[in-house]
Amino acid sequence: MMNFHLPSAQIVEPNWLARLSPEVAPDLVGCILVRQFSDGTLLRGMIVETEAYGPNDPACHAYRRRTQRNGAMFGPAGRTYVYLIYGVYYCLNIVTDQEDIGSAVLIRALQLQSIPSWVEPHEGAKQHRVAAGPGKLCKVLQINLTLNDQVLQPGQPLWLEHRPPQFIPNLIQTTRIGLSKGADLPWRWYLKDCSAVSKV
DNA sequence: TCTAAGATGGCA
DNA sequence: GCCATCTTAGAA
Repeated sequence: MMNFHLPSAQIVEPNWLARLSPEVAPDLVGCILVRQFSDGTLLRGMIVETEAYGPNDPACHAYRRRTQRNGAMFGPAGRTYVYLIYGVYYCLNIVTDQEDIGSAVLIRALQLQSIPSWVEPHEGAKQHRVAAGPGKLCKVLQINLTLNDQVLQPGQPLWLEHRPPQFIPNLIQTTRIGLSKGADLPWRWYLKDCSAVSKV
């Protein structure tokens, strides 16, 4: 009733994410990832590239069994799964499907709504690519292990907003990047002709 | 306990 | 094309 006339973002709810990861991954392209820092500052970016990981998928961190690292993947949909890769970078996933099913969608690239002040000016013309890659986007959004297994909802450090219904993304579906196992599955999606994807 | 490999990214 | 860097998981 109240505020019905105001433009309000449609928040992505856990139920919407409680589907098979290869169904959720393309639907997340075009959605907005919102980062709220401890001082209240907001940073928004459109998801332009995703990958799905799920059961019976040898590339999935949860493929063999539940471990301390991958525990969040077995939790309910709508939470985060953050892990450290190569001892250097963090990667952000959105947990999908039912509880006890180890599955998630890796967020591989964002197109930022604005460039935060802490991005070095020398990035210059490449500023549109500061979140073009799973490690890069975690760096610019200041995502680390403290954001692992966190609920995605407004007021938390991270949440998701639906893409506008009139925006129909032009999606390319192809194989995932950087894998030695499960490399044949076409479970990567990205926005066609988008300069902010990790790799064309 | 030991070790190979990794859902990366930057630089030559 | 090469490699820094270090955690993790699986093997022994």
